[in-house]
Amino acid sequence: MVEEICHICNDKSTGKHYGAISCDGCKGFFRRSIRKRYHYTCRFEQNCDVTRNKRNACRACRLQKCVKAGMKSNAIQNERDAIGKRKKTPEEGKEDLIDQLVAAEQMCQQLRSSVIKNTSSLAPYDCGKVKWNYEDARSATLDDIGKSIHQQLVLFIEWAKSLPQFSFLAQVDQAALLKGGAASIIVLGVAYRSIHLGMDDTICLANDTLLPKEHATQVGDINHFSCVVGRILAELVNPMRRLDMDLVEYVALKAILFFNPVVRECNDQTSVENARFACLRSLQRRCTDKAIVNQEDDSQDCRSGKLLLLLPSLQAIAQQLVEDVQLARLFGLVNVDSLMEELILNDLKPSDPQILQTSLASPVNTPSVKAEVEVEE
Amino acid sequence: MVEEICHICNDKSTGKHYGAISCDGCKGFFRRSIRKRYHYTCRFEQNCDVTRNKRNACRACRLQKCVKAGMKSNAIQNERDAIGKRKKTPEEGKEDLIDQLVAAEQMCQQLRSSVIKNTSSLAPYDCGKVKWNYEDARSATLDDIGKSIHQQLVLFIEWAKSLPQFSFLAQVDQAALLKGGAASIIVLGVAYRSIHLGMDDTICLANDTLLPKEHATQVGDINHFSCVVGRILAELVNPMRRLDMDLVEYVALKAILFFNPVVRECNDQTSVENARFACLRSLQRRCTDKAIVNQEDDSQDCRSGKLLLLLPSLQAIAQQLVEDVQLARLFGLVNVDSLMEELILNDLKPSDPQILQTSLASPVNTPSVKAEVEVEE
DNA sequence: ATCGCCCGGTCAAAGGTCGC
DNA sequence: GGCGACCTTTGACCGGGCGA
Repeated sequence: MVEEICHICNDKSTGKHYGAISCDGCKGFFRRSIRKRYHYTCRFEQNCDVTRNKRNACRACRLQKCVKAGMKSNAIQNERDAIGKRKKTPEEGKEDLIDQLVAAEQMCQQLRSSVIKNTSSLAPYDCGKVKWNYEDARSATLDDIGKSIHQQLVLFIEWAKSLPQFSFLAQVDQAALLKGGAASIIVLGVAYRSIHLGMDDTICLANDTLLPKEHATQVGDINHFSCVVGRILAELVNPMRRLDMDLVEYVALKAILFFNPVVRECNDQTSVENARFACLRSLQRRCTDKAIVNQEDDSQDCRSGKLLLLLPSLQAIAQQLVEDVQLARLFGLVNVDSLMEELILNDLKPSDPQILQTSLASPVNTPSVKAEVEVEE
Repeated sequence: MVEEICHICNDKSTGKHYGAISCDGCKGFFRRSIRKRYHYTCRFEQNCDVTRNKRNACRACRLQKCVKAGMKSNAIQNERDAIGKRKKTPEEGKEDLIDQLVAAEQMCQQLRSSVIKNTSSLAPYDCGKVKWNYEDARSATLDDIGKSIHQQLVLFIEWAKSLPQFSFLAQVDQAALLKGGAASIIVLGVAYRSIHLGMDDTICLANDTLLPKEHATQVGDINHFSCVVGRILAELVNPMRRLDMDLVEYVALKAILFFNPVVRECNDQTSVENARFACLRSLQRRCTDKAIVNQEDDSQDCRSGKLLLLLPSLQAIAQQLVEDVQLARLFGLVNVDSLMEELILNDLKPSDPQILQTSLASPVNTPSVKAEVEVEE
């Protein structure tokens, strides 16, 4: 058994250090002294007391007593590599990114409330010829679908503008990202919102109206929509629920999706890629941390991978949605405003970039109501 | 006789450890590093001295030198019980999984060679009315495109059948996975094969014919194909090259893609999901190991995430390819055989499951030549 | 059987961290 | 800027399984 008393200062010892039974204080003192080649001089008689309370009074005598107690300077090793931090503080830059994304999301949530109020008080937005027959007052009409898509587009642009990584890009690249990501990000938003509904067969649109799967089936001509709703539920909402996806993961996934470096017409791929990977790193970090907190939970394993694997389905569903809208427009079932045309149905024709430019130019948090409700013809 | 000197730090060695003559220190260091998935960063120039006295100064360089000296991370065994008994570990299964996937891939590669020989010696496979005008003898004709898709489908089924996780499924689920994954997996294969071409604007089809991007543009009527080729290059081949994706990562990604639990008509989602997550775990494991071995390479960071982020693009391209083929068939530009119709153009009509069932029933490694070259009408 | 060899694990004593 | 309570990493030293 190791002795309990430090042979240098009589403090409680923590074992043998450098050849002498000693406390952590004397251990550290000896190491620092040897490492830095300190030369101490006693201002008294070289016989100062070195005890727990007085040991810091005379360094010369303390060091001398260390040697007398048996400490060997050759037991001091060379400096080693830096070790893991004790307190979790080095991730400030990365935490900032997550915080920033969460803030952007909350800003948009607030804006959404006001937009819903605004647009519903304005003249009705004519979205097409076919009307849903609905029983429940909260159920979505075809009109609601068009409205909610439009609103989501406006909010999507505001969201993007609030991200520094986005606003540093050239305007052509900004437009490219917006066009490339609009459909997917709207679908992602609908799916995430629908998680909290608790209904297995209903999605929740951006203006808080509900769209049940069977409901969508009833309209024969555009039963494709039903298919999209069903896929959103089966391929996104359900897996998200099972993963118990949280807000942080949602915003990270959204940003990763948005900063797509291989989107068409993107010039500065490097910047976009860097933004994407920064988000990816944050997401992975966050998932690892979560896994450490609740160990026994099996769903935490490979969590970031599972989240990323939602994206292929999302991509496919968004693409199908775009086609359905195109088809619906072809048959005259829906009217399509300029914003929708520009962002969702990215036709190959050199579209008039006016709408987008106006939206991009206006300051954050204040989307022009004009653009917001503007309708073609 | 064993050498006396540690090949990493020149200390006295205690024998061979993990593949390299080394001391106990380097042995322990390597084991701890691999086990705990540590990721070190050199604070200097990646060329620190690793000698007896300085070996603890830079863990990044020490680990790198361990690898250079021949230490293999797969020599690190599984954790044992404190008692010292070797316990049956789930880890073994994981390594097996990767090996199994690689084996399945190699089996298909061999099969491909024989299939190419077989089909080219058979009567020409009429693929449509329009012929490519090509200068280079090795360039692909439209005929080649049809042929290669067909071949890939045959191999795809054989590949799937060779996977135990697949063969344990009910036949309806097997059919669902095959239908849901065919297009994506063919595109993934084309992209991966094209990495090694070294040409920036050309993809390599399954029968080893080449298809340059501009080449595809020349045919006006189906210039959509050119678009698909361009997207494969920009969104898949190029990123894959930059990541320096290897075979193991390719097969893991392919299996993850294939075991899609949210594919249509899939009943036993749980089994499919388990298979997917097993592959995902293996991929992540493998990426972490790779990151440990080459530290200085920045591309290793978040590697599994970067690989998974190829999948949304892949999904979109595959979907576009399907639409192009549908369109081309509509205009009578290509003939579509039963297999292609069933797997690629998954029409909603209850298709005759004969072809698929025949293929699924025949033993592995011996696809019936009949099915292989069968053409409609 | 018994002897190296090379896996595994352990823990005293090195190291480093960071609020005070 | 040193001190020292508190934490991490190191590596010498074991035990065990396996092939010769």
